[in-house]
Amino acid sequence: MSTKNKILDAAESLFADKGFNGTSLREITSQAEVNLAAVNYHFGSKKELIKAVMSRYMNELSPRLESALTQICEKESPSLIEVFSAFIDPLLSLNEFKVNGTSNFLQLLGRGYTDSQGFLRWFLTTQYPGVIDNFIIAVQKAYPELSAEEMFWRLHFTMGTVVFTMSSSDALIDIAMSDFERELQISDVIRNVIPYVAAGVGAPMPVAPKS
Amino acid sequence: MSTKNKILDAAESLFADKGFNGTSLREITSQAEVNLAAVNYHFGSKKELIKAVMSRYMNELSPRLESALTQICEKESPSLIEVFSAFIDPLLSLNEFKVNGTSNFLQLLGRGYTDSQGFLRWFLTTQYPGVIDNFIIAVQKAYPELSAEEMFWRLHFTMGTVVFTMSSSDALIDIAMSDFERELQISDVIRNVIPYVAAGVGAPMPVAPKS
DNA sequence: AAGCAGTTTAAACAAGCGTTTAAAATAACG
DNA sequence: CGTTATTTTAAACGCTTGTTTAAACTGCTT
Repeated sequence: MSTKNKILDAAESLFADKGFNGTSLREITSQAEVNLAAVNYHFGSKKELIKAVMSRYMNELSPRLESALTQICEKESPSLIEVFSAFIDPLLSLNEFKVNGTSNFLQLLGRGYTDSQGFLRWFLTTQYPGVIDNFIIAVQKAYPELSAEEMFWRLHFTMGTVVFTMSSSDALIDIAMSDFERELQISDVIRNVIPYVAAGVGAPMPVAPKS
Repeated sequence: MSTKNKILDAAESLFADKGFNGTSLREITSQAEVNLAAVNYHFGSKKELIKAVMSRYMNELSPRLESALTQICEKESPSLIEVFSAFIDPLLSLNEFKVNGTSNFLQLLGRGYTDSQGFLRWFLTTQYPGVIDNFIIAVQKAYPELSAEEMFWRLHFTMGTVVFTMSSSDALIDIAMSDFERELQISDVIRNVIPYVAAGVGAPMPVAPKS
């Protein structure tokens, strides 16, 4: 395994656990068993390392996600459940690409939205605009009556639900397993969250109260 | 204004903006125009300062929230919309208690859940258990068919939606105002999120797929 | 074998962090 | 007024951070 990949792997799991700001380069290089200076040699800076960690996932995920959503759009009248279910297979495919792939990626996504004052949000929306565009088109096709403004808010709510849930999924799964005494995996959480967000996005348009 | 309160005010707005870990004591004392050592003199440590900032809000909010939820529970068959709407007045009352009260508090709540590895989650659930208990009872009364396990997940999804949305509410409001060319406030976001979470929690029980 | 590009290494750098100290300033009380 | 208490202050503490440096080492080509 190359030094570069050892760093990426260590950084990924530590970032997911403790956040970007909460993880030092010394922790990363120590867990990766490489020299401290290797990060700046191979990546230039910590910020570039963060981008590299995210890119490794996004380059794998983004084409699968785009094609799955495009496929949904070709249907006559897709349901919201179908739209959101389009995420399942691409996300779970990350588990084959890397151990703990789904979990780590979604945790990282959550970190990126709250750490570092939205620089990762900028990174994703500018580097991978196709995903969010396709997603909006699919939702529009499934629920054409939804106004642009309601759509805006509900998609952000959905993002919040998923990102927050997955960033603490390990803890939630532990609690749920001991409370309800049955085996649970990340895929069960995904299956649970889909009816929730689909119903949320599909909620009837409220009667506008003039502010 | 006392030194203690100057520190609390400065810490509050900086914590909301940049997170707990992302804000240094030097930034706080500089904005508060007090000496650096004043934090450790009046609060003992940075961790205690964080608790003090949160307590100032929770002591104001918690009794109002509990009584609003209790009131809902007394109804014959409350709707989920009613349950979630019970949060509006207590939350908006924070704006009279302090300028930007709602916004800052909900942002802080979001920070606390992602920063600092859940120490604030511990703080809230142990120090203010009445709020979450009353909330669960109200939801149970509004949707008795919901199984305990579904309830568990959907309440966490809801927590994620609200906390995540509010922690980035300023950025979202800015985007929405420029995109849709109209004035928006934090209260509009709250009014928007309620139909979403109510529909999410109220989603029909899925037909259990044996894992 | 010599030279060279690519990589790794230990050491140091300046800057920022939370916290502590002891002296100076202020307030409170007999 | 004089004497305690309380609060504020400047300075330093030890430690961690991301980054840089220059020397050592590696594997490959000529």
